[in-house]
Amino acid sequence: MFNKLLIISGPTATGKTALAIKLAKIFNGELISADSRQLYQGMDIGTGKDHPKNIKINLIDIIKPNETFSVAQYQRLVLKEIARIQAENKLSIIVGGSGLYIDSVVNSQPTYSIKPNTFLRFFLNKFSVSTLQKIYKLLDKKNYLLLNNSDKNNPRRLIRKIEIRLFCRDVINHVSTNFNTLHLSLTASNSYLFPKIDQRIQQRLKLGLLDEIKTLLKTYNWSDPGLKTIAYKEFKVGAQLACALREWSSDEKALVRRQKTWFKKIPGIIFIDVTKPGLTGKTVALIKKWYNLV
RNA sequence: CCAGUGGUGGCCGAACGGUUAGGCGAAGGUCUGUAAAACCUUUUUGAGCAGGUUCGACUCCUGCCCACUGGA
Repeated sequence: MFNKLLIISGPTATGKTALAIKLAKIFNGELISADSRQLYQGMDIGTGKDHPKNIKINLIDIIKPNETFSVAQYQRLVLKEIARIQAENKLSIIVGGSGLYIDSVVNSQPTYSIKPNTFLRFFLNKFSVSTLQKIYKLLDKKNYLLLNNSDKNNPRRLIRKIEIRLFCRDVINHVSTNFNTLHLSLTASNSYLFPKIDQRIQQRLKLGLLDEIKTLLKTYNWSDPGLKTIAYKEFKVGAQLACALREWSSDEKALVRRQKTWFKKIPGIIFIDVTKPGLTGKTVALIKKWYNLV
């Protein structure tokens, strides 16, 4: 059975897509995006959908900016796409920087089958963190005590844990994902990436980002999930352009740091420094080796 | 030239005669249906310059420099 899965990950501005497109041509592959922002229709400049129009990338432009989305939904969609691509005897190539989304393909979590409960969340969202802590402690003292400082103070995660505890303590079906994976992760030093990000900001302004935002706002609101995206949210509060740009830049840099942190600890991942020469050749060699070995 | 106001860490910005708030930024993390999200930790003494008062000065006083505002 052809169950190979190639993953090209890495922080923003490392050139993942460009590389993935080349690889797809060489290895008869098809691209699937793992990008939690390029899912949104009409958000093109800000999220960097700058690939050639004739290249097909799956799982972009699939929802409207006012729709909510989550990993669990993503997982269902990717698995379907992968199955389809495999059936066509092609190589599935996942490209993207959303670590959690990639993770859902490789390490499925059983709790993904428990849906969010909007009614419950409506109330829980009004509670303070300490109240949420008390509720969760009451429901599941053992696991509450295992929580680290970061999770213990994170209302979103506490709410989710309460939700799971309340609505599904028994058997849950676990989607098994079992691929023969090669995970290549592009990387570069911040001193390379950061200036590149600042350049890109200027470029995106020139491409008409502000007009894109204007157009979006004709139909959608700042409170919609899509608009809470870097390159958009900074322009909110009647902000001055200079301020917004500064914020945008640092948001983008913070993102890079978090993305790096995420990928750093993934087992079996192979890092490739994009500032060193021979990027394509190196990755092609790695993939060929992978093909022969297995 | 005169008067007023003000000069605080990489930036913004309070309080205060005696262990220097806070924010931003920066660095490192957490991660099981919002993940470009949400959250955690760390950034341990800096006051325009020169003097003076004081046991002790970022805080009070004097001079100088600089900035802004108003007036000649």
